[in-house]
Amino acid sequence: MSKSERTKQTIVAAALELFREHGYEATTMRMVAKHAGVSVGNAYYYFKSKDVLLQAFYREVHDAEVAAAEPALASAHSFRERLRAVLHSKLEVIEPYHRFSALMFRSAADPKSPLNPFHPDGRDVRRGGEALFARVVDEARPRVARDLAAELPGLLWTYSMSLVLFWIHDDSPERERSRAFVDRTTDLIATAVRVASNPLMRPLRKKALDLVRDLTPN
Amino acid sequence: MSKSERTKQTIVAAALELFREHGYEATTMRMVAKHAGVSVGNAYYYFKSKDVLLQAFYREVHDAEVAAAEPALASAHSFRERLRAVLHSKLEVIEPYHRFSALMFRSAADPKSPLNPFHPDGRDVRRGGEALFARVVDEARPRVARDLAAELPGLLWTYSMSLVLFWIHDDSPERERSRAFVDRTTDLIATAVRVASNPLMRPLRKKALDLVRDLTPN
DNA sequence: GTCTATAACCGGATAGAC
DNA sequence: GTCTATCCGGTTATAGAC
Repeated sequence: MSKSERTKQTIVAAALELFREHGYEATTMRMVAKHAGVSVGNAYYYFKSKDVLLQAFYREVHDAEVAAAEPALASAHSFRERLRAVLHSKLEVIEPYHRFSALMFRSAADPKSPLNPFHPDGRDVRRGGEALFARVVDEARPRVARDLAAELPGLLWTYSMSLVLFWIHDDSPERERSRAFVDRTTDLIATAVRVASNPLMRPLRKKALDLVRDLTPN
Repeated sequence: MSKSERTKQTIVAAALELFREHGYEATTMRMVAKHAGVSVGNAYYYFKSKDVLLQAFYREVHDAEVAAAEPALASAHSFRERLRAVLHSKLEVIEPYHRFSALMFRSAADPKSPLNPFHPDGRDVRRGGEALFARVVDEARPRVARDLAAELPGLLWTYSMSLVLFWIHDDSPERERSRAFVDRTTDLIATAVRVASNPLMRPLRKKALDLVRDLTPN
Protein backbone atom coordinates (compact mmCIF):
# COMPACT_ATOMS: atom_id res chain seq x y z
CA MET A 1 0.00 0.00 0.00
CA SER A 2 1.44 3.34 -1.08
CA LYS A 3 1.84 6.24 1.26
CA SER A 4 -1.03 8.14 -0.32
CA GLU A 5 -3.25 5.10 0.13
CA ARG A 6 -2.38 5.01 3.77
CA THR A 7 -2.99 8.71 4.31
CA LYS A 8 -6.36 8.38 2.65
CA GLN A 9 -7.34 5.48 4.87
CA THR A 10 -6.24 7.35 7.96
CA ILE A 11 -8.44 10.30 7.06
CA VAL A 12 -11.48 8.14 6.36
CA ALA A 13 -11.00 6.23 9.57
CA ALA A 14 -10.74 9.44 11.56
CA ALA A 15 -13.85 10.85 9.91
CA LEU A 16 -15.96 7.75 10.49
CA GLU A 17 -14.94 7.60 14.11
CA LEU A 18 -15.86 11.23 14.68
CA PHE A 19 -19.12 10.93 12.74
CA ARG A 20 -20.14 7.98 14.88
CA GLU A 21 -19.30 9.84 18.06
CA HIS A 22 -20.49 13.36 17.36
CA GLY A 23 -22.64 13.09 14.26
CA TYR A 24 -21.99 14.64 10.89
CA GLU A 25 -22.65 18.30 11.51
CA ALA A 26 -20.83 18.52 14.81
CA THR A 27 -17.73 17.02 13.19
CA THR A 28 -15.65 19.74 11.55
CA MET A 29 -13.09 19.21 8.85
CA ARG A 30 -10.52 20.72 11.20
CA MET A 31 -11.34 18.01 13.73
CA VAL A 32 -11.04 15.30 11.10
CA ALA A 33 -7.69 16.62 9.94
CA LYS A 34 -6.31 16.96 13.43
CA HIS A 35 -7.55 13.51 14.45
CA ALA A 36 -5.94 12.02 11.35
CA GLY A 37 -2.74 13.95 11.97
CA VAL A 38 -2.84 15.84 8.69
CA SER A 39 -3.62 19.39 7.63
CA VAL A 40 -7.03 20.55 6.50
CA GLY A 41 -5.70 21.25 3.02
CA ASN A 42 -4.39 17.73 2.83
CA ALA A 43 -7.73 16.25 3.80
CA TYR A 44 -9.27 18.24 0.98
CA TYR A 45 -6.55 17.02 -1.36
CA TYR A 46 -7.91 13.49 -0.91
CA PHE A 47 -11.58 14.24 -0.42
CA LYS A 48 -13.24 16.90 -2.48
CA SER A 49 -15.78 17.71 0.22
CA LYS A 50 -17.13 16.71 3.58
CA ASP A 51 -19.99 15.04 1.75
CA VAL A 52 -17.62 12.56 0.14
CA LEU A 53 -16.49 11.51 3.58
CA LEU A 54 -20.13 10.98 4.52
CA GLN A 55 -20.47 8.79 1.48
CA ALA A 56 -17.69 6.58 2.80
CA PHE A 57 -19.64 6.34 6.02
CA TYR A 58 -22.74 5.38 4.11
CA ARG A 59 -20.82 2.64 2.31
CA GLU A 60 -19.67 1.24 5.59
CA VAL A 61 -23.21 1.09 6.90
CA HIS A 62 -24.33 -0.62 3.74
CA ASP A 63 -21.65 -3.27 4.11
CA ALA A 64 -22.78 -3.86 7.67
CA GLU A 65 -26.35 -4.28 6.43
CA VAL A 66 -25.32 -6.89 3.91
CA ALA A 67 -23.32 -8.77 6.49
CA ALA A 68 -26.17 -8.66 9.01
CA ALA A 69 -28.62 -9.99 6.43
CA GLU A 70 -26.47 -13.02 5.67
CA PRO A 71 -27.61 -15.45 8.38
CA ALA A 72 -31.27 -14.57 7.82
CA LEU A 73 -30.94 -15.18 4.08
CA ALA A 74 -29.36 -18.53 4.75
CA SER A 75 -32.28 -19.81 6.78
CA ALA A 76 -35.41 -18.13 5.41
CA HIS A 77 -36.95 -19.62 2.29
CA SER A 78 -40.22 -17.93 1.45
CA PHE A 79 -40.08 -14.58 -0.28
CA ARG A 80 -42.02 -13.02 2.55
CA GLU A 81 -39.70 -14.28 5.28
CA ARG A 82 -36.57 -13.39 3.37
CA LEU A 83 -37.76 -9.87 2.76
CA ARG A 84 -38.82 -9.35 6.36
CA ALA A 85 -35.56 -10.70 7.68
CA VAL A 86 -33.48 -8.40 5.51
CA LEU A 87 -35.45 -5.33 6.50
CA HIS A 88 -35.48 -6.08 10.20
CA SER A 89 -31.75 -6.60 10.20
CA LYS A 90 -31.36 -3.35 8.29
CA LEU A 91 -33.31 -1.55 11.00
CA GLU A 92 -31.05 -3.02 13.65
CA VAL A 93 -27.91 -1.96 11.87
CA ILE A 94 -28.98 1.63 11.33
CA GLU A 95 -30.53 2.11 14.77
CA PRO A 96 -27.37 3.63 16.36
CA TYR A 97 -27.42 6.35 13.72
CA HIS A 98 -31.01 7.42 14.13
CA ARG A 99 -30.01 10.73 15.76
CA PHE A 100 -28.25 12.06 12.73
CA SER A 101 -29.63 9.88 10.00
CA ALA A 102 -31.67 12.74 8.60
CA LEU A 103 -28.48 14.25 7.25
CA MET A 104 -27.72 11.16 5.28
CA PHE A 105 -31.16 11.12 3.83
CA ARG A 106 -31.04 14.81 3.11
CA SER A 107 -27.98 14.43 0.93
CA ALA A 108 -29.45 11.34 -0.61
CA ALA A 109 -32.35 13.39 -1.91
CA ASP A 110 -30.14 16.02 -3.49
CA PRO A 111 -29.48 15.23 -7.16
CA LYS A 112 -26.10 16.92 -7.00
CA SER A 113 -24.86 14.86 -4.09
CA PRO A 114 -22.79 11.81 -4.94
CA LEU A 115 -24.70 10.12 -2.17
CA ASN A 116 -27.85 10.44 -4.15
CA PRO A 117 -28.71 7.00 -5.49
CA PHE A 118 -29.55 8.44 -8.88
CA HIS A 119 -26.24 10.23 -9.15
CA PRO A 120 -23.55 8.59 -11.35
CA ASP A 121 -20.95 8.53 -8.58
CA GLY A 122 -23.40 6.97 -6.19
CA ARG A 123 -24.50 4.30 -8.59
CA ASP A 124 -22.58 1.50 -6.95
CA VAL A 125 -24.32 2.25 -3.67
CA ARG A 126 -27.63 1.71 -5.38
CA ARG A 127 -26.34 -1.37 -7.17
CA GLY A 128 -25.32 -2.81 -3.83
CA GLY A 129 -28.76 -2.23 -2.43
CA GLU A 130 -30.45 -3.83 -5.37
CA ALA A 131 -28.06 -6.78 -5.27
CA LEU A 132 -29.21 -7.55 -1.76
CA PHE A 133 -32.85 -7.62 -2.82
CA ALA A 134 -31.95 -9.68 -5.84
CA ARG A 135 -30.77 -12.32 -3.40
CA VAL A 136 -34.05 -12.05 -1.54
CA VAL A 137 -35.97 -12.70 -4.74
CA ASP A 138 -33.80 -15.12 -6.69
CA GLU A 139 -33.41 -17.78 -4.07
CA ALA A 140 -36.95 -17.57 -2.75
CA ARG A 141 -39.05 -20.76 -2.83
CA PRO A 142 -41.67 -21.01 -4.16
CA ARG A 143 -40.24 -19.08 -7.07
CA VAL A 144 -41.29 -15.62 -8.12
CA ALA A 145 -42.39 -15.31 -11.77
CA ARG A 146 -39.31 -14.64 -13.88
CA ASP A 147 -40.42 -11.37 -15.50
CA LEU A 148 -41.45 -10.00 -12.13
CA ALA A 149 -38.21 -11.16 -10.53
CA ALA A 150 -36.29 -9.00 -12.97
CA GLU A 151 -37.93 -5.77 -11.81
CA LEU A 152 -38.46 -6.55 -8.16
CA PRO A 153 -34.99 -5.72 -6.80
CA GLY A 154 -35.23 -2.15 -8.06
CA LEU A 155 -38.75 -1.78 -6.72
CA LEU A 156 -37.85 -3.26 -3.36
CA TRP A 157 -34.88 -0.97 -3.07
CA THR A 158 -37.15 2.02 -3.63
CA TYR A 159 -39.52 0.58 -1.07
CA SER A 160 -36.66 0.20 1.41
CA MET A 161 -35.86 3.88 0.91
CA SER A 162 -39.43 4.69 1.91
CA LEU A 163 -38.92 2.56 4.98
CA VAL A 164 -35.86 4.65 5.84
CA LEU A 165 -37.85 7.85 5.38
CA PHE A 166 -40.56 6.49 7.67
CA TRP A 167 -37.93 5.41 10.19
CA ILE A 168 -36.27 8.82 10.25
CA HIS A 169 -39.50 10.36 11.46
CA ASP A 170 -40.28 7.52 13.82
CA ASP A 171 -39.83 8.46 17.46
CA SER A 172 -41.78 5.57 18.94
CA PRO A 173 -40.13 3.57 21.73
CA GLU A 174 -37.90 0.80 20.43
CA ARG A 175 -38.81 2.05 16.98
CA GLU A 176 -41.84 -0.19 17.16
CA ARG A 177 -43.75 1.70 14.52
CA SER A 178 -41.04 1.09 11.96
CA ARG A 179 -40.99 -2.57 12.83
CA ALA A 180 -44.75 -2.69 12.42
CA PHE A 181 -44.35 -0.92 9.11
CA VAL A 182 -42.05 -3.71 7.96
CA ASP A 183 -44.27 -6.51 9.17
CA ARG A 184 -47.43 -5.20 7.68
CA THR A 185 -46.13 -3.91 4.39
CA THR A 186 -44.03 -7.00 3.68
CA ASP A 187 -47.17 -9.02 4.24
CA LEU A 188 -48.96 -6.90 1.69
CA ILE A 189 -46.12 -7.07 -0.81
CA ALA A 190 -45.68 -10.80 -0.44
CA THR A 191 -49.39 -11.35 -1.06
CA ALA A 192 -49.29 -9.13 -4.12
CA VAL A 193 -46.23 -10.93 -5.46
CA ARG A 194 -47.80 -14.33 -4.87
CA VAL A 195 -51.01 -13.36 -6.62
CA ALA A 196 -49.14 -11.71 -9.46
CA SER A 197 -46.93 -14.75 -9.96
CA ASN A 198 -49.91 -16.89 -10.87
CA PRO A 199 -49.69 -17.74 -14.59
CA LEU A 200 -53.25 -16.53 -15.09
CA MET A 201 -52.14 -13.07 -14.06
CA ARG A 202 -49.50 -12.83 -16.74
CA PRO A 203 -51.25 -10.22 -18.94
CA LEU A 204 -51.99 -7.89 -16.04
CA ARG A 205 -48.50 -8.42 -14.66
CA LYS A 206 -47.03 -7.52 -18.02
CA LYS A 207 -48.96 -4.29 -18.11
CA ALA A 208 -47.74 -3.27 -14.67
CA LEU A 209 -44.14 -4.20 -15.46
CA ASP A 210 -44.24 -2.20 -18.67
CA LEU A 211 -45.26 0.80 -16.66
CA VAL A 212 -42.37 0.31 -14.26
CA ARG A 213 -39.87 -0.11 -17.09
CA ASP A 214 -41.11 2.96 -18.91
CA LEU A 215 -40.83 5.13 -15.84
CA THR A 216 -37.43 4.04 -14.52
CA PRO A 217 -34.36 5.60 -16.20
CA ASN A 218 -31.40 3.85 -17.91
CA MET B 1 -49.21 48.17 9.15
CA SER B 2 -46.44 48.83 11.64
CA LYS B 3 -42.96 49.68 10.59
CA SER B 4 -41.63 46.32 11.71
CA GLU B 5 -44.29 44.60 9.61
CA ARG B 6 -43.18 46.53 6.60
CA THR B 7 -39.50 45.80 7.15
CA LYS B 8 -40.33 42.13 7.44
CA GLN B 9 -42.27 42.16 4.19
CA THR B 10 -39.48 43.99 2.42
CA ILE B 11 -36.97 41.36 3.47
CA VAL B 12 -39.17 38.47 2.39
CA ALA B 13 -39.87 40.09 -0.95
CA ALA B 14 -36.17 40.69 -1.55
CA ALA B 15 -35.34 37.10 -0.64
CA LEU B 16 -38.00 35.60 -2.88
CA GLU B 17 -36.90 37.71 -5.80
CA LEU B 18 -33.27 36.71 -5.38
CA PHE B 19 -34.13 33.04 -4.85
CA ARG B 20 -36.11 33.03 -8.05
CA GLU B 21 -33.31 34.69 -9.97
CA HIS B 22 -30.20 33.04 -8.59
CA GLY B 23 -31.45 30.04 -6.66
CA TYR B 24 -31.21 29.42 -2.95
CA GLU B 25 -27.55 28.61 -2.49
CA ALA B 26 -26.26 31.39 -4.72
CA THR B 27 -28.29 33.93 -2.77
CA THR B 28 -26.35 35.14 0.25
CA MET B 29 -27.85 36.73 3.31
CA ARG B 30 -25.69 39.76 2.61
CA MET B 31 -27.34 40.05 -0.80
CA VAL B 32 -30.80 39.74 0.70
CA ALA B 33 -30.07 42.42 3.27
CA LYS B 34 -28.57 44.79 0.73
CA HIS B 35 -31.44 44.24 -1.71
CA ALA B 36 -33.95 44.93 1.05
CA GLY B 37 -32.00 48.00 2.19
CA VAL B 38 -31.37 46.70 5.70
CA SER B 39 -28.38 45.35 7.57
CA VAL B 40 -27.58 41.66 7.85
CA GLY B 41 -28.16 41.79 11.58
CA ASN B 42 -31.57 43.24 10.96
CA ALA B 43 -32.51 40.47 8.55
CA TYR B 44 -31.57 37.97 11.23
CA TYR B 45 -33.55 39.90 13.78
CA TYR B 46 -36.69 39.13 11.78
CA PHE B 47 -35.77 35.73 10.38
CA LYS B 48 -33.98 33.23 12.51
CA SER B 49 -32.24 31.60 9.54
CA LYS B 50 -31.97 31.46 5.80
CA ASP B 51 -34.13 28.34 5.92
CA VAL B 52 -37.05 30.30 7.31
CA LEU B 53 -36.88 32.56 4.30
CA LEU B 54 -36.96 29.47 2.08
CA GLN B 55 -40.06 28.38 3.93
CA ALA B 56 -41.78 31.61 2.95
CA PHE B 57 -40.83 30.84 -0.62
CA TYR B 58 -42.31 27.37 -0.30
CA ARG B 59 -45.57 28.78 0.98
CA GLU B 60 -45.79 31.11 -1.96
CA VAL B 61 -45.35 28.23 -4.38
CA HIS B 62 -48.03 26.28 -2.60
CA ASP B 63 -50.47 29.14 -2.90
CA ALA B 64 -49.73 29.35 -6.61
CA GLU B 65 -50.42 25.64 -6.93
CA VAL B 66 -53.79 25.96 -5.29
CA ALA B 67 -54.73 28.90 -7.48
CA ALA B 68 -53.59 27.10 -10.62
CA ALA B 69 -55.66 24.04 -9.76
CA GLU B 70 -58.84 26.05 -9.40
CA PRO B 71 -60.09 26.16 -13.01
CA ALA B 72 -59.33 22.48 -13.53
CA LEU B 73 -61.26 21.53 -10.40
CA ALA B 74 -64.21 23.57 -11.59
CA SER B 75 -64.54 21.67 -14.86
CA ALA B 76 -63.34 18.11 -14.22
CA HIS B 77 -65.78 15.72 -12.62
CA SER B 78 -64.38 12.21 -12.50
CA PHE B 79 -61.89 11.42 -9.76
CA ARG B 80 -59.31 10.46 -12.35
CA GLU B 81 -59.60 13.70 -14.31
CA ARG B 82 -59.61 15.86 -11.21
CA LEU B 83 -56.49 14.21 -9.87
CA ARG B 84 -54.69 14.44 -13.19
CA ALA B 85 -55.59 18.07 -13.62
CA VAL B 86 -54.34 19.04 -10.19
CA LEU B 87 -51.03 17.26 -10.67
CA HIS B 88 -50.40 18.59 -14.14
CA SER B 89 -51.05 22.13 -12.99
CA LYS B 90 -48.73 21.52 -10.05
CA LEU B 91 -45.99 20.48 -12.46
CA GLU B 92 -46.50 23.64 -14.47
CA VAL B 93 -46.29 25.86 -11.42
CA ILE B 94 -43.08 24.34 -10.11
CA GLU B 95 -41.34 24.05 -13.47
CA PRO B 96 -39.47 27.39 -13.21
CA TYR B 97 -37.88 26.20 -10.00
CA HIS B 98 -36.59 22.89 -11.24
CA ARG B 99 -32.96 24.01 -11.13
CA PHE B 100 -32.91 24.54 -7.42
CA SER B 101 -35.88 22.54 -6.29
CA ALA B 102 -33.63 19.88 -4.81
CA LEU B 103 -32.82 22.26 -2.01
CA MET B 104 -36.43 22.63 -1.08
CA PHE B 105 -36.88 18.93 -1.06
CA ARG B 106 -33.71 18.44 0.91
CA SER B 107 -34.98 20.59 3.75
CA ALA B 108 -38.34 18.96 3.51
CA ALA B 109 -36.80 15.59 4.29
CA ASP B 110 -34.99 16.82 7.37
CA PRO B 111 -37.05 16.18 10.51
CA LYS B 112 -35.57 19.24 12.18
CA SER B 113 -36.53 21.62 9.40
CA PRO B 114 -39.78 23.55 9.81
CA LEU B 115 -40.26 22.91 6.12
CA ASN B 116 -40.58 19.24 6.79
CA PRO B 117 -44.22 18.25 6.44
CA PHE B 118 -44.03 16.14 9.60
CA HIS B 119 -42.62 18.98 11.65
CA PRO B 120 -45.06 20.85 13.94
CA ASP B 121 -44.24 24.26 12.47
CA GLY B 122 -44.72 22.98 8.96
CA ARG B 123 -48.03 21.37 9.68
CA ASP B 124 -50.10 24.01 7.96
CA VAL B 125 -48.16 23.44 4.78
CA ARG B 126 -49.11 19.80 4.89
CA ARG B 127 -52.69 20.65 5.81
CA GLY B 128 -52.88 22.88 2.79
CA GLY B 129 -51.67 20.10 0.56
CA GLU B 130 -54.16 17.65 1.92
CA ALA B 131 -56.98 20.15 1.65
CA LEU B 132 -56.38 20.39 -2.07
CA PHE B 133 -56.64 16.63 -2.48
CA ALA B 134 -59.72 16.57 -0.28
CA ARG B 135 -61.34 18.77 -2.90
CA VAL B 136 -60.27 16.34 -5.59
CA VAL B 137 -61.94 13.49 -3.74
CA ASP B 138 -65.00 15.03 -2.16
CA GLU B 139 -66.54 16.57 -5.21
CA ALA B 140 -65.71 13.72 -7.54
CA ARG B 141 -68.59 12.05 -9.40
CA PRO B 142 -69.19 9.15 -9.28
CA ARG B 143 -68.53 9.24 -5.57
CA VAL B 144 -65.64 7.58 -3.82
CA ALA B 145 -66.59 5.23 -0.98
CA ARG B 146 -66.88 7.26 2.20
CA ASP B 147 -64.37 5.38 4.36
CA LEU B 148 -61.84 5.50 1.58
CA ALA B 149 -62.50 9.19 0.96
CA ALA B 150 -61.45 9.94 4.52
CA GLU B 151 -57.96 8.53 4.09
CA LEU B 152 -57.34 9.41 0.46
CA PRO B 153 -56.23 13.05 0.85
CA GLY B 154 -53.34 12.06 3.10
CA LEU B 155 -52.37 9.22 0.81
CA LEU B 156 -52.56 11.38 -2.28
CA TRP B 157 -50.47 14.03 -0.65
CA THR B 158 -47.77 11.46 0.06
CA TYR B 159 -48.08 10.28 -3.50
CA SER B 160 -47.68 13.85 -4.76
CA MET B 161 -44.47 14.09 -2.75
CA SER B 162 -43.19 11.04 -4.61
CA LEU B 163 -44.08 12.78 -7.82
CA VAL B 164 -41.97 15.74 -6.75
CA LEU B 165 -39.07 13.45 -5.94
CA PHE B 166 -39.39 11.84 -9.35
CA TRP B 167 -39.60 15.25 -10.98
CA ILE B 168 -36.48 16.52 -9.26
CA HIS B 169 -34.48 13.78 -10.90
CA ASP B 170 -36.22 14.14 -14.22
CA ASP B 171 -34.04 15.74 -16.87
CA SER B 172 -36.12 14.71 -19.87
CA PRO B 173 -37.04 17.42 -22.41
CA GLU B 174 -40.20 19.28 -21.44
CA ARG B 175 -40.22 17.11 -18.35
CA GLU B 176 -42.12 14.56 -20.40
CA ARG B 177 -41.22 11.67 -18.14
CA SER B 178 -42.84 13.38 -15.16
CA ARG B 179 -45.94 14.05 -17.18
CA ALA B 180 -46.01 10.41 -18.24
CA PHE B 181 -45.59 9.48 -14.59
CA VAL B 182 -48.70 11.47 -13.74
CA ASP B 183 -50.78 10.08 -16.59
CA ARG B 184 -49.93 6.48 -15.97
CA THR B 185 -50.00 6.44 -12.22
CA THR B 186 -53.22 8.42 -11.93
CA ASP B 187 -54.75 5.88 -14.26
CA LEU B 188 -53.62 3.13 -11.95
CA ILE B 189 -54.81 4.91 -8.83
CA ALA B 190 -58.17 5.79 -10.30
CA THR B 191 -58.73 2.18 -11.30
CA ALA B 192 -57.76 0.97 -7.86
CA VAL B 193 -60.08 3.51 -6.22
CA ARG B 194 -62.95 2.54 -8.51
CA VAL B 195 -62.51 -1.15 -7.81
CA ALA B 196 -62.09 -0.57 -4.10
CA SER B 197 -65.20 1.58 -3.95
CA ASN B 198 -67.35 -1.36 -5.00
CA PRO B 199 -69.49 -2.42 -2.02
CA LEU B 200 -68.35 -6.00 -2.46
CA MET B 201 -64.81 -4.90 -1.74
CA ARG B 202 -65.69 -3.44 1.61
CA PRO B 203 -63.97 -6.06 3.81
CA LEU B 204 -60.71 -5.89 1.87
CA ARG B 205 -60.90 -2.11 1.77
CA LYS B 206 -61.34 -2.02 5.50
CA LYS B 207 -58.26 -4.12 6.04
CA ALA B 208 -56.16 -1.84 3.87
CA LEU B 209 -57.49 1.30 5.53
CA ASP B 210 -56.79 -0.10 8.98
CA LEU B 211 -53.20 -0.59 7.93
CA VAL B 212 -52.95 3.00 6.74
CA ARG B 213 -54.48 4.36 9.91
CA ASP B 214 -52.21 2.29 12.13
CA LEU B 215 -49.09 3.47 10.37
CA THR B 216 -49.79 7.19 10.07
CA PRO B 217 -49.12 9.33 13.15
CA ASN B 218 -51.53 11.65 15.04
C1' DG C 1 -39.06 47.32 24.89
C1' DT C 2 -38.51 47.66 19.72
C1' DC C 3 -35.50 47.99 16.21
C1' DT C 4 -30.94 48.63 13.57
C1' DA C 5 -26.04 48.39 12.60
C1' DT C 6 -21.25 46.88 12.94
C1' DA C 7 -17.89 43.69 13.84
C1' DA C 8 -16.73 39.37 14.74
C1' DC C 9 -16.93 34.10 14.89
C1' DC C 10 -17.01 29.67 12.87
C1' DG C 11 -16.49 26.17 9.61
C1' DG C 12 -16.31 24.60 4.67
C1' DA C 13 -13.47 25.28 0.90
C1' DT C 14 -9.37 26.95 -1.94
C1' DA C 15 -4.70 29.14 -3.47
C1' DG C 16 -0.38 28.82 -3.67
C1' DA C 17 4.26 28.05 -1.49
C1' DC C 18 7.31 24.30 -0.57
C1' DG D 1 1.62 15.46 -1.38
C1' DT D 2 1.56 18.48 2.24
C1' DC D 3 1.19 22.73 4.58
C1' DT D 4 -0.24 27.66 5.79
C1' DA D 5 -2.90 31.46 5.00
C1' DT D 6 -7.00 33.10 3.29
C1' DC D 7 -11.61 33.52 1.40
C1' DC D 8 -16.47 33.26 1.77
C1' DG D 9 -20.96 33.03 3.67
C1' DG D 10 -24.19 31.69 7.54
C1' DT D 11 -24.72 33.13 12.01
C1' DT D 12 -24.14 35.61 16.46
C1' DA D 13 -22.65 39.16 20.01
C1' DT D 14 -23.10 43.41 21.13
C1' DA D 15 -23.68 48.20 21.30
C1' DG D 16 -26.63 51.56 20.85
C1' DA D 17 -30.72 54.43 18.53
C1' DC D 18 -35.57 55.38 18.74
